[in-house]
Amino acid sequence: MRISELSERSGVTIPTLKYYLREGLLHPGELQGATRATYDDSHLERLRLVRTLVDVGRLSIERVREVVRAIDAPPAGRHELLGAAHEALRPHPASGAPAPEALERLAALDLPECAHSPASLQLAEALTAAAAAGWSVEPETLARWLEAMRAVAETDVVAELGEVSPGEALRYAIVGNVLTDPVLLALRRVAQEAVSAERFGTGPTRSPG
Amino acid sequence: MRISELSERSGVTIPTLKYYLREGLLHPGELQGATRATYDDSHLERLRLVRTLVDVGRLSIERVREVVRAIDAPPAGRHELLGAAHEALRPHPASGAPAPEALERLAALDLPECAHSPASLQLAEALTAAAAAGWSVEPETLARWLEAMRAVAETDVVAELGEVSPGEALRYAIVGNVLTDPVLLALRRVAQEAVSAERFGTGPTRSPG
DNA sequence: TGACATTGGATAGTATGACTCTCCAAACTT
DNA sequence: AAGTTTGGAGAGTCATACTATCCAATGTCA
Repeated sequence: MRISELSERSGVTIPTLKYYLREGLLHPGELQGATRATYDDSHLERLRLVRTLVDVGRLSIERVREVVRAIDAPPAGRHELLGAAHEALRPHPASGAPAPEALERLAALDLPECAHSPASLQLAEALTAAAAAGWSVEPETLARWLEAMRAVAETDVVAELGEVSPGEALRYAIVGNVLTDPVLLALRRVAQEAVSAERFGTGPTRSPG
Repeated sequence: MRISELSERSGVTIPTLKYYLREGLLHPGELQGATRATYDDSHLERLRLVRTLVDVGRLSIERVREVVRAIDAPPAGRHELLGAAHEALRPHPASGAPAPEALERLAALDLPECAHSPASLQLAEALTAAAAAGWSVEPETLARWLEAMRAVAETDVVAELGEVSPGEALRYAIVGNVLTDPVLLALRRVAQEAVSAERFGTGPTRSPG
C-alpha cells in the first residue's frame, strides 16, 4: 500500500508518518523508484505498537525508538528478553540513583539475581523516591505486596510461553505490561474502595467525626 | 521565613516558587507590607507535595492545582475522600470513554457501587484501551488480579484509619498512591523475573529454540 | 501525451507545558 | 544613604511532538 492508504488504515496522518519514518520509529517502505514506496501489514502493526506505547504507556518518542530497536534486534535468551522488556519500560528518571538502604531491602525478599536486573533497580529507585518523600514501606508490607504481584506474574509469564520468535515475545511482554499496568492500578483503586466500603460502610455520606 | 529561605530549604528556585504562587499551587505567604511576605512550614510541606506529584506522579501543573484545591476543601465523608483521591490520580485521557462491554465486565466482579466510582471508570477505560490495542484480559485473570490487589489494598486503607482531618487523610491517600504505585509495578516486574527464572532456569543465557 | 495529483525527502514552523528571566518600585538592612 | 531583597507582572526560553511547506520526480488518467 502507499503512504496515503497506510495513513487511512492506521489513523495516523501522513506528516506524522513521515515524522515517524524520520525518527526511525517506522521502518522505511520498499522503495520502487525515487518517489514511490510501498508499505505492508508490518507497518500497520508497528504503528499500532508505537501508538500504544505513546498513548497508553506515555513513552517518549526516544524511548519508543529504543523499544522498536530492541524488538528488531532482540536478545536470544528467554530471560534476557524479560530484562530487555523491563529496561524498555523503566519509568522516567525522577530522583536518580537508588539509596544503599533501598538496595539492602531487596536482599530481604530473597529473589533470584537480586540487584542485577532492571526490575530490581526499578524497585530500589521507587523505594528511594518514596523514602525521600517521607513515605516508608514496611518490610512486611513489601513482602506481602510481592506475594500479591507474584500471583499476578503467574498469569503474565504464561503468556510468553508460546513458541514465538524472540522479537515477537519481546513485543508481547512490552505491550502486555504497558496495557495491563493501568488495569492493575485501577484494580488497586477499586479494591481500596471495596475495603473502605467494608470498613466505613457503604452509605453515600458519612461525616468523619 | 522569606522567599529566599523557602527556596533554599525546599530546593525550589525563587522563579519557580513565584510561578507556583501565580498558578495557585502554593498558597500566598502572609503579607507584611507591599514587598514583604513570610512563609512557614505549611509552605514547605505543600512544596514537598507538589514536587512529589510532579516528579514521581508525573502530574501536570493543572492536575496538581486540582489536587491542592481538593486537599484545601476536602469532602466530609471517609468514602468520598477516597473517591476524591482517585479522581485526582486518574490517568491522562488516552483513548477516551470506556466501551459498554468494559462496563459490563465490572458487574462480574461483584463490587460495591460498581460503575459509579472514579476507580471503576478508570478500570473500564484501561480495559477498553487494552481491547482497542488488541489485548484481552480474561475474566478469570481479572478476578485473580482483583484478589491480589485486594490484599494490597488491605495494607493501604489501614493507613487511612487514623483520626486525622479530611484534608490530611486526602493528602495521605494521594501521596501514598503516587509513591507506592511505582513500587507495586516494580514488584510486578521483579515477580515476573522470578517466575520466569523458575520456569526457564536461572542460567545467564539460554537460546530459545 | 499531457495536465494534475501523489510521493519521498528535507526544512521550517507550531502548540503546549513547565519553567526562567527581566523589570520595577517599594521596602528593608547596614 | 547605599545596596539588597521582595512581590508582582509580563515576556522569554527550552524541550517535545508533531504539522506544514516546498520541491522535483513520478504516476495516473483523460
